[in-house]
Amino acid sequence: MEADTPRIEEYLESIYKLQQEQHPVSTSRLAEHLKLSAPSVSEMVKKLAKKDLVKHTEKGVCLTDEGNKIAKKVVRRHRLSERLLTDILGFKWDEVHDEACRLEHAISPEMEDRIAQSLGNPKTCPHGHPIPDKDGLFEKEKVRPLSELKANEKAIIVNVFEEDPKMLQYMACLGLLPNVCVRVEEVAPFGGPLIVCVSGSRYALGREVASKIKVK
Amino acid sequence: MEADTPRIEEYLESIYKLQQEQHPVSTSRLAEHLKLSAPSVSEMVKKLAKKDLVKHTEKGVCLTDEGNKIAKKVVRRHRLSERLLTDILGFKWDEVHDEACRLEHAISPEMEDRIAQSLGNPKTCPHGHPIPDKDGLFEKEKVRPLSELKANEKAIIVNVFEEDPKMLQYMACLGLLPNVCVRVEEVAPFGGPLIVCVSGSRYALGREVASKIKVK
DNA sequence: CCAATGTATTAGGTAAGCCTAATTATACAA
DNA sequence: TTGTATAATTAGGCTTACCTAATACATTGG
Ligand SMILES: [Mn+2]
Ligand SMILES: [Mn+2]
Ligand SMILES: [Mn+2]
Ligand SMILES: [Mn+2]
Repeated sequence: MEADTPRIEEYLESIYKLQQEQHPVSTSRLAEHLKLSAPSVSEMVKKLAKKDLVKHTEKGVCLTDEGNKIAKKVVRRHRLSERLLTDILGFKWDEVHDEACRLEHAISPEMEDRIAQSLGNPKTCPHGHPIPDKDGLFEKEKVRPLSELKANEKAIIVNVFEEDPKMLQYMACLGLLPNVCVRVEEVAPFGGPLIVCVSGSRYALGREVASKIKVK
Repeated sequence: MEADTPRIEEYLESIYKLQQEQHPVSTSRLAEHLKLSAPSVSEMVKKLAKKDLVKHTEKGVCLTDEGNKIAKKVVRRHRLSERLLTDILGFKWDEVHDEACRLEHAISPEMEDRIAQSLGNPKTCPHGHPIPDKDGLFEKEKVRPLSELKANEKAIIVNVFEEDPKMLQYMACLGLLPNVCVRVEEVAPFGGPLIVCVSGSRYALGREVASKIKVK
């Protein structure tokens, strides 16, 4: 029932991540995320469906239990790889996503265990996203985008969008990191910026960036 | 001039290693080492020749300068990966070859640098083989197989054959590790065993094993 | 010198993953 | 309702990297 290629892993991982924002995932969204043509994705989705890894309805693509299980394994390897890269090899958090995206397909279950063990079974990746345990379990926190906070609300950053290195650099530069407390001073109208207070400093933050930061 | 796939890397790596024992490498030997059919290898060798990565003569296959350069890069990544696995993640030396064989194709130049740096630029892999530096340079020692020693000769183990986990376990068990001093007490005739002395203990060692241990 | 053996290549084929161009289905606004 | 935009699929092709079966080439013992 296994028989996974790296590409299948990559598709399942993408579907898993996109599901968090938009439940049945559209093929076009998936194609965009994977940087592939729509027909390529269409075709592969058909294969995944035949292998019972996804269910393909009119509304879009959903992972089956089996597909979800594999996706979470890949996500675990991805996030453990990121931790290895930052915590042990000294990479910065904006440099690890692409590297991890290759490593995740080259890592054996034994290596996965060793990394987890060497790092003391970390609960999250450097960007604050949960690392599923061996059984695919993790604590999921109720979060909302920083961009939805009202003036004078205070919150703690849980995680940030990890796929844009430039944005990660910018956020690190402002101290917008997981577990950091932010206070919104002011929300400019008409989709304007948020004035936020982070560890003593005050910044004007565009909505685009603010929406990529999840807080609790 | 680059344009390498993981498979091309793997072929070049194999040719590089086989060259050390048998200079122009035969396609059949290459096929055996890569665990592929002879025609598959024949065909790929043709492609490598077209890319000027190998020279294919009647006697066999040789790496060109370009092919050699790439092969050494792969070997560097392989051996650094092994060191990462043993020194940082706690693997035993018999567990790392296959893992490294996958990692070597997934590691970026940046990660290669970081591993080397984190480990203090190691000169050899856990099995004693040299790790080429960024320019492909390394010190090559004049070695001979332990099986060629005469009675009462003493020597230091430089490296051991790394691709047979069972044999590696056996050697580790007897303390036959790189940098260890061995003395041959006796050489049984007719291809019989060697009686060797290692750190106070005496063992009878088959020729097969002894030939896979290189000493100086 | 010839048969037997071993080595290498040709011929023909498959599967995975991708692509572009063309077509069809859906949606929704005028 | 009908035209236009968006989303999805079909059709047809390509490349990479593998395979088996058959054939060609080389070596060598009898
Ligand atoms: Mn990935
Ligand atoms: Mn991450
Ligand atoms: Mn390899
Ligand atoms: Mn080694």
